[in-house]
Amino acid sequence: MATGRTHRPATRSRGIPEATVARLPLYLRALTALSERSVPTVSSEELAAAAGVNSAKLRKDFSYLGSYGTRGVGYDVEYLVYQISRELGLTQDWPVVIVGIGNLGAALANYGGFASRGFRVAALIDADPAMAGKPVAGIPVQHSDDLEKIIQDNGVSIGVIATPAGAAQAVCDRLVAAGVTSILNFAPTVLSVPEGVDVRKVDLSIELQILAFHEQRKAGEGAASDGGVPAAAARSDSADQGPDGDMPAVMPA
Amino acid sequence: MATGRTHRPATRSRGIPEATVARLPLYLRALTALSERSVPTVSSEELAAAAGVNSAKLRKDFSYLGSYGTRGVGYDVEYLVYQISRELGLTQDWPVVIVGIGNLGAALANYGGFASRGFRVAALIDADPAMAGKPVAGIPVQHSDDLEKIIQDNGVSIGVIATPAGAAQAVCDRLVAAGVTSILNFAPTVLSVPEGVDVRKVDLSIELQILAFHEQRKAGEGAASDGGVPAAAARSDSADQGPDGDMPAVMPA
DNA sequence: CCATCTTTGTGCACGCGTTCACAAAGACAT
DNA sequence: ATGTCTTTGTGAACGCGTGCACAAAGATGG
Repeated sequence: MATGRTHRPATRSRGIPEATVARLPLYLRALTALSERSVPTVSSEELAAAAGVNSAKLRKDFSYLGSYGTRGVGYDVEYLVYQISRELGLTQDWPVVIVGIGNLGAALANYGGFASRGFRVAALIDADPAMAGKPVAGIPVQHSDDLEKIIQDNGVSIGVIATPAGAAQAVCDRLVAAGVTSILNFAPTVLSVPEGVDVRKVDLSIELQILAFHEQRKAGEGAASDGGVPAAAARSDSADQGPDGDMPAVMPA
Repeated sequence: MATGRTHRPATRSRGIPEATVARLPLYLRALTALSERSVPTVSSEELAAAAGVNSAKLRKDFSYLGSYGTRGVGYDVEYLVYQISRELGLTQDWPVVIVGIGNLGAALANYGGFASRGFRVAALIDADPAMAGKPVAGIPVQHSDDLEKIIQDNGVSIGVIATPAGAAQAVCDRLVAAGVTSILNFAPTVLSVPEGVDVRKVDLSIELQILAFHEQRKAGEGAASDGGVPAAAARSDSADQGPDGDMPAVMPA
């Protein structure tokens, strides 16, 4: 449920629906876990449960990739891990730069989940001269004056913006001018980018506000007797994974 | 573009579509900026541009809240700020606990965007005894042994999970048992929760993987002549704000 | 008071995504 | 080989969300 993607018109990248692409990493994570336990095959039912989705949806998702299952048996875990990784482009190395090494930027730099998926933190960039040279997560922070050179020297095409809102658009413009074509934006601003550049936004404040909306709704429901759901008809299984699966967020306005 | 919300069945909370709810914080942010500049009214066109959405969509969104505009003039900024705040439940105070004070948890605790929207960090909780008492962002970290008491004493209904993946489900279960009904999950796991509890997931790894997919596609398009889109038909305006607004993310698998 | 101009609010059509339900395909046992 | 049983892959229906395009509403000027 991320916060914010603004739907792209009709991208349907190469036939694979955007909604499916967004779920592939989920399947990949579940499959990786199975792989580590040396499980050879899974049924769509099992895998769907592990990924927290509907089994029919999962099968349809996989059908966009091709017919990788065996009827009566299920899917070969290793093979599927490979196919999804390849489809997502994770079989290659993606150098990433993080701009804005404040609390969040530092947390992202320290975040261990990059390397495990083909992402490599190529550089940390900050506008504060006092930060320059200071190592964060073992990587020395570089000054933003050198942004263009860093991007080009490392062949970076993915940038992460973790600056204050006021600086985000300027940083974005420079990243794009230097050749970055995919941006993950943690700053609470709407970024303007030219055609061909992808932006994904993560906005904590928005996520919290959405939760507050539903929270308020639940509270009001109990008070006013409007025939709402009994409240505690707890079902044992998972299901209900938040409204919309669509949008993520970090950092408020 | 968040990562993951798993759509809720048919929630349509009180008639307001989920997609609209997800955009209200966006409008609110833009309106707040206008309010600070003492702008009295805005047209749907202007506000839509500021929020990065279609003006027809914005008008339709507002129509779910009621008719707050004046034809020929536009919307009253202050009034709209109030109405949206009220609708989102931001006129009340929301105590929030953050569980897992690692790099990310600390970054969240330091994050200034909470207070500005009615969210208050009521407590920081960590399982490491060495952290107990240590102040982070001016708030002393408390040990997770006291989790239930902290939740109840502060009347907390919203919890943020920033623990490692392995601990997330257990923490989630304890939060829910203690009375939390909304969870913002930064751990790369699918959480199982009973009916009535909302979960929103923020997963950095997933966001990056989605970007990588599109990045790979762009790269392959230029190389292999598969009749793809011309690639550089650059349009000058913004638009394209990432695929699928649905999902946000932080922390990989 | 009437005409004109601006901007809202919405009816309608379209497309994507989800889900159901089932036929086809293959494994496995006999 | 044949039959049974499991599980995939997908056709079809449905619902939500989006965007167009326009009528209604109100402001503004004469």
